[in-house]
Amino acid sequence: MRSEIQVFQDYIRRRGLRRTPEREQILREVFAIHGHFDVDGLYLQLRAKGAKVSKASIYRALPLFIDCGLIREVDFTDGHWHYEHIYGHAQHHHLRCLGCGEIQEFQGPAMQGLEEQLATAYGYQIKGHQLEVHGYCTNCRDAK
Amino acid sequence: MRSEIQVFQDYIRRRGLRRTPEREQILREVFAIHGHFDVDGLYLQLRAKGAKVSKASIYRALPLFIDCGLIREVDFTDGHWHYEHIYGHAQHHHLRCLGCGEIQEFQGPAMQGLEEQLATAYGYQIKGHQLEVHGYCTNCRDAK
DNA sequence: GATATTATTGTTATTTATTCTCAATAAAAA
DNA sequence: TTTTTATTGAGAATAAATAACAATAATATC
Repeated sequence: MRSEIQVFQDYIRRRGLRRTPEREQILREVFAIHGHFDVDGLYLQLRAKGAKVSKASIYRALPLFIDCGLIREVDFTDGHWHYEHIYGHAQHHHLRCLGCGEIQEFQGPAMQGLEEQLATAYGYQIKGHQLEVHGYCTNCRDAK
Repeated sequence: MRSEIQVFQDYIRRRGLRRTPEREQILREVFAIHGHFDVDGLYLQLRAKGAKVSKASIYRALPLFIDCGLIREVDFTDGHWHYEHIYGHAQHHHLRCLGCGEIQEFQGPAMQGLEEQLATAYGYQIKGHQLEVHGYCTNCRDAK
């Protein structure tokens, strides 16, 4: 399987964009994190490692990673976006607690069939999907 | 079937909150709109009808409507939330174009079974779910 | 390899959705 | 009728994300 970097470089070349060390550092850091991340955390971690990338560059890089299928948006909670990498990961969905924000990942219904149906029915080129179930975890339910 | 207003008043009483004309006006307007809406549009429509409610009150009311199951968040695009009312509407999902933002509603896999499985497996009290498939519509695909 | 072109970067300013503050008001309880 | 306190509106504050712009550096061209 091709590495994230390779996938990204291919995408860069295909789109006529430029290969820069900043983008590569950001991408490496994204894949060094396991689990969900947000712009601020990513920025702090890069800084902690001595990387000199600005937040602006992160904001500019993430849409590219999304567009080439390396990461996806998970949810918009706490007033900002959270992301996860999906390249090389098994498909899964999220169960989110509305109280404490805890997220459980679960395997669930496969969506390939649905995506194909929608593609033909509506003439769409499908890029992905998002299934989130939400409610209150045991603790938060009791706390209410 | 109980009206939206009744559902809301029950909720208000149960939670020990107060019944106010502002909340009622906002709720009426929400259900007068068919289709998706956002805070700004809702505010303008209320104003256009001479209602004197502030945006702050809308921001305060929507979470209550969500909590009692009358509306739900649809997506966070264009930098703000979009909502829809769900009380009295058939369950459905969304197919969203990443280019122009068009949204197609589609009937799809029922989620009750899944919700129950998750409730028992993780000890959650499930409040709802969200399935969105996204990609590019015919027009936007060609435009690229 | 040197030069020209232009995408990308970092800094800073800007935008804008949402939340917060607080005094005034009014709904419900006593 | 009086008291209590949740709610409101206005405006200030917050913060995520975007835009502007000059400086830099990646790629193409010679």
